[in-house]
Amino acid sequence: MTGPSFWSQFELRQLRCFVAAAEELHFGRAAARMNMTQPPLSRQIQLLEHVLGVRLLDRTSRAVKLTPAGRVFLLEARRILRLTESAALATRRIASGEAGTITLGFTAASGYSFLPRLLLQRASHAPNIDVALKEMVSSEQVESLVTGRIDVGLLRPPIVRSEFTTLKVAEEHLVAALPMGDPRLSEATLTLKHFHRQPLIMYAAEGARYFHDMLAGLFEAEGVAPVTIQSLAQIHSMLALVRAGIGAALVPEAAMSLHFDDVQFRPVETNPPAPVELYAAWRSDNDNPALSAFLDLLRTEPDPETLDALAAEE
Amino acid sequence: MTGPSFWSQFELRQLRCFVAAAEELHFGRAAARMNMTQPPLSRQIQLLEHVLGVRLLDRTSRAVKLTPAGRVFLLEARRILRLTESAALATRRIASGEAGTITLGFTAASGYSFLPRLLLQRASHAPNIDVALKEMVSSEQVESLVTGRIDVGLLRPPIVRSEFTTLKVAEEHLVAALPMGDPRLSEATLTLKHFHRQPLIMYAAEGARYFHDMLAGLFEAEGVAPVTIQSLAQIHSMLALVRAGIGAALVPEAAMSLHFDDVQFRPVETNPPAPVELYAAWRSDNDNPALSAFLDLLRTEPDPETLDALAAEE
DNA sequence: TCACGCCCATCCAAAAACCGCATCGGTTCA
DNA sequence: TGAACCGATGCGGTTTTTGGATGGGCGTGA
Repeated sequence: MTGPSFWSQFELRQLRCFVAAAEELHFGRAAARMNMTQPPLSRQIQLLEHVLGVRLLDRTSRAVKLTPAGRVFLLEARRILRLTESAALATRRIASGEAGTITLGFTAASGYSFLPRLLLQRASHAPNIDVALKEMVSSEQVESLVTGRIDVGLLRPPIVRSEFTTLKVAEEHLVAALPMGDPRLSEATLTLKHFHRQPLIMYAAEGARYFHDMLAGLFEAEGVAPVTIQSLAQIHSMLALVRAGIGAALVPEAAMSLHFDDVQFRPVETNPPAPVELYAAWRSDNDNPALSAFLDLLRTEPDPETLDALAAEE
Repeated sequence: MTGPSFWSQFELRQLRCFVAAAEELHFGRAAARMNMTQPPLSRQIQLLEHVLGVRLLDRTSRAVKLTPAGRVFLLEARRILRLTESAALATRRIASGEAGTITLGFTAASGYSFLPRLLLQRASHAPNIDVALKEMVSSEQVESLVTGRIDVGLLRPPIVRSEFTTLKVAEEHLVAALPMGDPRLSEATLTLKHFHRQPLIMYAAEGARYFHDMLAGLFEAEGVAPVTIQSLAQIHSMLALVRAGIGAALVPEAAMSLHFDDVQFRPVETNPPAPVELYAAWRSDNDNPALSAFLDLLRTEPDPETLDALAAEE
């Protein structure tokens, strides 16, 4: 005895019945198309009409016709049903990882060479994965990974958090950036000794800790003592100072793509070789379904075509 | 023993439950908002997830969170629900006659004066009624009314079909259209006698039967015999011939708004007075819900503002 | 004119789905 | 460690839906 329980809203099943009936203009055939018999289809349409308070189909025992209101509701119903299908599809694609968004943190330096290559690979191998980019230094990335503000970080070691999984994605050598006219430009290859008591643009301990510690360690090990003129965190700022003739700098190869006028580069040999490393890191429990597709991208060796495309942009 | 009966499609009820849960992030509160208890809400969401094959909410006993797929499905679900409401609203508006489309047939002559006034009235009194216009002569309108190609016709009598309802909507007097230099222009008012043995541009019997028969009757009654130079169905073509000095024409007042250069008008008195009549006609069984609102428009005396607006356009 | 066929509406019993209650299992917090 | 909280699950009762049978209106053809 709860009363007639009037819903103020219709159900999709009723829309499907109505669309079938409106298209067939015949309840029997419409019911067959819906895999049911005619009486329940009649009821569903009556229910729909009752909820709307509007007669949608004019039916005599001889013919079924759409009312004017039924004509516009047919258009709306079709649109709603189409939307439900595309919604289900889109959601399944997100869940399967075919499509989605990865929020990616990256250091300025990785943006010079590794990131463009990665994005080109994505365009050809996983076009439905959107990548939202956020530039930040390595320490910020670690924090953002913990809070979930980014899914993956491209950062410098060491990465100590146990809840992260990491992958080395690039390795490059140090090169010396020298101002035009620097006598060391006559050498094809330099060693650390060439920097003893020479002016050097150094990395700031905060904001570029990895490079700072690495260089400090290398100089210490070889007993070389450069003259630090200035400490900076941003590689492009360092190169600007080099161009001004203030001193030399040691930068990763990728920085060569910055094309500063009047700045020349020379390889630097260290003993043992000390490549600069770039890691990808992500929370092991990250549930973003697009993650695995994105990680596949990271693990893939660059295509020849991708490299060609990059070279063409130079 | 029909098996577990898997639908391949979800229902709106499930969407509403999901949206509530996704917004509250709490099944108990979401259930309260849906006016039910928590267990059935849980089931609806499980059902939805099962149909989609996608987990939408990550729920521990302590917290409920949207998965990435759930985030996009929430947007889609909200859009679908919004669409269902607007669809219901629009359909109800159509059915109530507040909104809708009336297909209107009209004769060329009625387009000169009555139709603009009608459309202005519509703009201020029934802005949600669209009027689709189709120009056609009276006989075509009768046929189109029968086949349903138009809802209402604006046409000339006589209208004999018994399945039509009619309404006289305008009445105007005949005026004489005379070329510049015509001696009759010296008179302020003309009578039919002024056309005896004078060149006259006449209406064609087919395409303008009403005017043709009416004028023929008037001349006959008064024993006046004009010289018919040419018969036409279109009033603007007749005026073009008048301007060319070929002869005079008798046209409804409304034609004065055509502004032909070198064509002057004079009132014409007949005995008894013979006003030109314009009728609206529609099928008595027309089920277009917008019809009654449109007929109200026809029955309404023109507003002062409407007439002002028309005058301003002159 | 009348009998037949077509077709949607209605009735009814059976089946399915849904709901609410009670309860379970896992987590958090004091 | 115990209490509180929260979502999942089992279960019986109720509502809703379904399909077959039937009714009744309306063309159609003999």
